[in-house]
Amino acid sequence: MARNVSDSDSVRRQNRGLVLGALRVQGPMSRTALAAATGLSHASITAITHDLIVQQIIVDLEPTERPDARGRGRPATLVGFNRRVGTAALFEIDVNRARISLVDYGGVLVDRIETPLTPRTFAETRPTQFLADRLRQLKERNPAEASVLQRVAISIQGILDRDEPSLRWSPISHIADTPFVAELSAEFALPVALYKRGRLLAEGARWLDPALSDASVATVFVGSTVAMGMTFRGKILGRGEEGATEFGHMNHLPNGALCRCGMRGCIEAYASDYGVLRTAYSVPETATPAPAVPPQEYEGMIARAEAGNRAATHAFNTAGRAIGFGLGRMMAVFDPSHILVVGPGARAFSLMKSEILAALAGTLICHVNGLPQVVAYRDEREPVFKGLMMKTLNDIDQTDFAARA
Amino acid sequence: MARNVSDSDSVRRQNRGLVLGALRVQGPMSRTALAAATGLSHASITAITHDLIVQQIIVDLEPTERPDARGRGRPATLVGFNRRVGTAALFEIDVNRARISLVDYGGVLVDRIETPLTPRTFAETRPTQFLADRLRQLKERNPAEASVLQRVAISIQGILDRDEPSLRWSPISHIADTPFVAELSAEFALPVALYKRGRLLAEGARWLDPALSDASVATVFVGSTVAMGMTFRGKILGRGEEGATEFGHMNHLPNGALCRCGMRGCIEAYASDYGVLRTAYSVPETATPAPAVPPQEYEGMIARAEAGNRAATHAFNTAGRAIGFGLGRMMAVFDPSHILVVGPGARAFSLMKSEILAALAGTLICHVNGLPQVVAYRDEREPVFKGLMMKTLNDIDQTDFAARA
DNA sequence: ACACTTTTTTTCGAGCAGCGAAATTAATGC
DNA sequence: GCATTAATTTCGCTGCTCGAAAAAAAGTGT
Repeated sequence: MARNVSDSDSVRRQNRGLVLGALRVQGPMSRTALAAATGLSHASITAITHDLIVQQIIVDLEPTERPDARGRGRPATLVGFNRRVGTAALFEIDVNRARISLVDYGGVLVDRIETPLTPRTFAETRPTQFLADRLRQLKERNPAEASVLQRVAISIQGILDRDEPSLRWSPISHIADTPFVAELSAEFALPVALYKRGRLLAEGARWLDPALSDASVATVFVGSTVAMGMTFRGKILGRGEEGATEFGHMNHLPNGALCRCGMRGCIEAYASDYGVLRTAYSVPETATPAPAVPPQEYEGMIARAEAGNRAATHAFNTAGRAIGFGLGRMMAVFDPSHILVVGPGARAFSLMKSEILAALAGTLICHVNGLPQVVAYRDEREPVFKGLMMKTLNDIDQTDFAARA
Repeated sequence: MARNVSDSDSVRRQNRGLVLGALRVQGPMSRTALAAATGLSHASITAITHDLIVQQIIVDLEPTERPDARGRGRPATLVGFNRRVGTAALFEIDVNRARISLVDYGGVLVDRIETPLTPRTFAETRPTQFLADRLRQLKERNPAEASVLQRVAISIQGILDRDEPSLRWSPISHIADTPFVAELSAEFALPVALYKRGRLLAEGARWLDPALSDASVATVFVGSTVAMGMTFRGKILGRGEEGATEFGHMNHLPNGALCRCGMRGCIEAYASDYGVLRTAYSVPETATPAPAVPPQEYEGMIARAEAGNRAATHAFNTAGRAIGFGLGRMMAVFDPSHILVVGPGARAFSLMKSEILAALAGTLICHVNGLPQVVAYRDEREPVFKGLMMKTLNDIDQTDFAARA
């Protein structure tokens, strides 16, 4: 049982990882800047960048003529990622849409395929085949990039297995418990990573706002589901490093409203789009939830609530209360300094905010430590995609490229 | 911004830490065994142990004549901690008792002072003075050990500040918001660590049962308070690495029973000793909680419930329900494979078990992943003390002694 | 033009890690 | 006494980082 022995090899890996990480976060920079960013000496930076350039992982960038920022002294030559050295295929599987994107090692989108989903899709086509078909198509359309494909990563909703990368349950019909990760990995002879969407939200929040990258943040997605990702002082947290919570299915009221998951009283059953509509239309709480809510119908309900419609206002208050109590209960275990609300529900944040804050105010932690900052991010600029891409590229950096050739 | 640079110094620190950690966990052993336990080569073990012996941190143990386990070949000389190289003072502050223990670097108890506490104690004596008096007394009684005192560590209940080691709130009267950590540290010129008791429970659980040291465990203390510590795959978790949860004050029922903390509906208000007695005696939920419950009264209630008394049974059912819903809600954020119940309430576990399991069964996570193992540890053999001591000694290992002289 | 200044980058030599292989040490067995 | 066995140390080697000095590549000034 040998673990964590440190030797000169692990030193190099660590420091190469530091260099790649700095480039990933801050973009191309000079060797001098790298020394400052990593804390390594100039001598070491020279050695490490030399190695990485020989291995074609990074390249010296051509000096772009920017006569404005020129001073005395030898001009810096920036180094940046060699975009051609690798690519990754990123699947985002949502309830009503699947999307696969091919990105290069520099984080530039190469190509993308989008497909609408229905609840029948994965009953009619095996998930493995559905995904493999699209991946094959993408590879055929981009042979150059496909030849250096390094990773497949998948974003999905649901509950992952504690130990292996497989899906135990999902709100997406007929996809859970099919071994698509293993099958894809075997078919394409590539590592396939599976991430819970909520976890990627947390990852994405870091890249959205640099101020949050060291903070403790809970990112709550409100829309057709309710999900959450957490970071503590910049590190992904929740159900372990694999980072996943089932916030949407935390119990709000025992024996309460029926949720899509089949349980009763989940937060999602009150706070998701279908929950809000059900409350607003006074549909019995035990009625089977609608399989999908058209975005415009949810938007319309927000508009009516903002116009003062009583039923609509009440529905959003109920939603806010569910979210607020959930957050308050979560805070007994983990108390973030910031809470972000993202997704379609962020548009309705002002309708839920007072209930959320009231529920938080009733918790001991908030009473003692004060309320966290609760803000909505409407313009989300695709935090899930960004999180999925950055996580995957960073993983290539640290796992594949930080190790010596 | 330079961080985490790896150089030969950090390599040595890491590997010295590995050696000390192996000795801490497995006790004295031969150099060959150390090589196997750490994964380092024999040559490195020789170098590292030589250094540590020169610095008097570890010593070659005299060969205890054990003719039974002798074989051929050169006999192994075991190395073990030099018990005289350092000592630590450990405070355990509970609602009705304070205890300070002096332990040596080998983990052997040297001396101990116990003092009963009342709700007035810290109103009459400043906390700093109370603690300093006892520490001074302990030092005077043990001058030899006191001369190598390295650390003071304190176990306490309540809510710690997010950033600095101070107490924001505590069920122990008149102790919160007094700067005793800083003052003690200044007066004795020593590092003073402050730990939440729940966190030490989690630490202690590791040392109680080696099988749990790599598992994901929630350790729930049930007694005059309700507290919880968590580990994920062997690592302490919850409100960050500082490891603390406020499980007892997670809301169970909005606007529910009055808790000692002043909030309403906390789990503690139903599941702690005073909560159980209040339910059993049909005292109104809004009545001010008793400041302290004599152990025998709680024991008596357990006996009555076990004898079939309806009111008593009902009270423990209510307590179990509160704990069960709380655990179920926690599992949306963090789902352990094992749940341990410790403390006086472990004696009543069988009275609460069915309600706990029923509540857990109603959660999506358990529905999908199965129920965690829920067991009670009656014979707790002082997990808090053990956790406090091991955490503190390990901290000395890694912080003070792993660094090169 | 040509020497000087400034800034970036590389080179060089020293110091310290850990490692594998070989040597040494200290017992037992015959 | 000598072979055997097992624990430990010694030796020679490689790899890493570092600080200091040198080299490179510009702009500046006369």
